[in-house]
Amino acid sequence: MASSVRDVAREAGVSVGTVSNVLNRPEKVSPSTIERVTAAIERLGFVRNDAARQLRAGRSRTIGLVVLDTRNPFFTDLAHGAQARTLDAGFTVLLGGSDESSEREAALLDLFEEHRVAGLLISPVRTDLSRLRRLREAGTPVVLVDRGSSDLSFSSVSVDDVEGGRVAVQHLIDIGRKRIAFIGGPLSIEQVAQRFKGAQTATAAHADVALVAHSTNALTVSEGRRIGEQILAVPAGDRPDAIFAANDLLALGVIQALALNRSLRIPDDIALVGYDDIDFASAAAVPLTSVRQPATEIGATAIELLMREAGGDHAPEQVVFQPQLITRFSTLGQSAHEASRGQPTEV
Amino acid sequence: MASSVRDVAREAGVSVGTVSNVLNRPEKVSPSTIERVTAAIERLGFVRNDAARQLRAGRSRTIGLVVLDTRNPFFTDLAHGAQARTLDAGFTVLLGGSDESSEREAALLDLFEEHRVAGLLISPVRTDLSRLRRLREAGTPVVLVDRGSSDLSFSSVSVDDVEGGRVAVQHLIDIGRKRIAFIGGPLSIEQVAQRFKGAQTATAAHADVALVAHSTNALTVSEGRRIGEQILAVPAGDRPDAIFAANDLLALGVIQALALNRSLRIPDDIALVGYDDIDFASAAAVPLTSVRQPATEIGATAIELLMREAGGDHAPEQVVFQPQLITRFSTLGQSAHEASRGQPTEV
DNA sequence: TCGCAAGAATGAAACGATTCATAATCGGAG
DNA sequence: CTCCGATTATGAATCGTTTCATTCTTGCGA
Repeated sequence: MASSVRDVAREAGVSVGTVSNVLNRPEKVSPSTIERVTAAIERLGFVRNDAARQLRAGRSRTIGLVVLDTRNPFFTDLAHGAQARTLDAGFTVLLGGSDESSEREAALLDLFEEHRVAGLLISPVRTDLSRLRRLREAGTPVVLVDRGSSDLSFSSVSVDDVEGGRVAVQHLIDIGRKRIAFIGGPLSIEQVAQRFKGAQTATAAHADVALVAHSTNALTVSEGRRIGEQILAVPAGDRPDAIFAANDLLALGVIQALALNRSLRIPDDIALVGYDDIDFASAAAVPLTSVRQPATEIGATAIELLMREAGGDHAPEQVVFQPQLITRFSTLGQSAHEASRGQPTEV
Repeated sequence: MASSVRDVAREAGVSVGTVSNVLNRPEKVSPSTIERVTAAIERLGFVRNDAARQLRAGRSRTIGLVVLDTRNPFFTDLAHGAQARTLDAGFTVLLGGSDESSEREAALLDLFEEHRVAGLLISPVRTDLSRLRRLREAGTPVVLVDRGSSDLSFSSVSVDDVEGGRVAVQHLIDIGRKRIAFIGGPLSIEQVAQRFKGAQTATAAHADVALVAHSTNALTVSEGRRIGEQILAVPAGDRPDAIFAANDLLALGVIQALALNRSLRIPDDIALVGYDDIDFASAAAVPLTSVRQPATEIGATAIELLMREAGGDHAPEQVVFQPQLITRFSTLGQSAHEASRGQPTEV
């Protein structure tokens, strides 16, 4: 049923080489021949077989992207940015979610490796990068996304998560909170660890401020809800007066849980800061103060670094964006609607 | 750098055929040979070349999924369902977003066709299905998702959108609204047209209820915001007293826009119903009444139909799920927190 | 008319895994 | 000790595209 260049060649009365040239270097072929071949292609409904093409080329025209969670709008936006930046170059982005599981991540890498992807963008689950190192040595350019490369051995596009954690918690301290809960996990995820470290940095300078970590199994709405319920179960006097969630999904889950107790108010009783500033944060039941990361730009930049890496044997390059605290009702309450004080405020 | 079966064969002192057998039918190979080959593979870091494998096989082990918007959580969930259902079968889902553009959709189909995908799941932009028909005739099973096949010529998994539109608007009528605005578009998208049709059905029986359609260019938050602002600009007396948005993203945009006018209240002045019941609907600034579709299940079922279609030459099969109205604050106001009246209510 | 350079077209070889008809090997029955 | 069937292993052929060293055409100047 499916026709090949050979069929097209026969139909057009030319050689297979010529058909290939029409497809790939039309400037090498005379106009009349091009037309004849094009007509034959049309008539036969010929469609290039990508597998054969790749086999010959040795590499695919696909770039693998492994993220922690394909349902998290932050990563969706990141993927969108990568995709867009990739279109013109004629590449395709193959997206996979590791669901924060090392096994799933390994399976995706297997898949991408068998696919001979032209490059790999990854937000790794574990800190161990040996497999990525091997991959790169085998000739596949690798760029870490949303995550720095501590030893600078990889190119990476990230946001300063320590700083992000710091400004989030500093903000909570600024509005007078003393008993701060950090929720997020597992800590094996670099981003989570860094944000927590930033939180510690901020509290370190204040002897009267306590920071307690609640570990989650994943960065999802339902985990947020779970921890939220746990916090609700604590006697009112012992509850934290502020929560810093490692991402917005967790924070939204917390909002949902806290809404169950109608006498508890955000931010009066508990202030809340999220992370990522996904689109839904500003439209949340309680508009969420959050640390914004430029998701789309991260994706686009990662592709750029990848291309550069694929070009020559560049030294790895680190791009670090600065996070930006967006304050809203969940920490400022009514005053969120008033003029901002140097910090960006959005309603 | 990359090694082939030939290298492995040499290293293990066997023939290429045997290596292939170890990989694909180990039961045909003696244990000792398996071990020798496995060791060689390990030593060489051999990774199967998928392109070569596919070339020989004629088809890839990939299933293409084309959705309208990769950033819409509804489709993300749908993709997740498909992915999950596909894993065991050893297939991969390749996800692409058409962004509601026919050109982009065509480009994705080109890509998938060159890839010789094993099957195609698609939520088409246009009503014209001729290309899909051709694709199927060429041997690629096709299943429509989130969209019925009016002439029953394709297998499809959908939700009864007419009914969904009807219950949404009936609910608005039940709570006493008379001037209802439908927002959504373009109408060339089947789902949107169906939901509107359902809305008309509901209003038809009530002479005193008016239905006005506001056409959007896309089903996104920003388009929702735009229409919301338009509605705000209308003199208070002429404004609709209810809005039915064709999806939740639009509805969230409307909420954001209406929030600009602090004297206008949801649902008192304008009630609002969305569609899809994405996770964020319940956590929205105004918890959103919405028509729920079982996104994950749709994806999973679509894969099942696809497999069946790929098996024998089945007659096309239509699976239609029933939508479910979830009522929340955006239509019921305070009473949303009270006991439900037969209709599912969630807070 | 001949020779020649530039332009166009050719087709065999190569990419790497899989298949399958054929060959080798082995163990046990007679 | 042979022979036979069953179990394993072999390797050439194949999938479809691209590449590239060759060959074939042209048109034109000498």
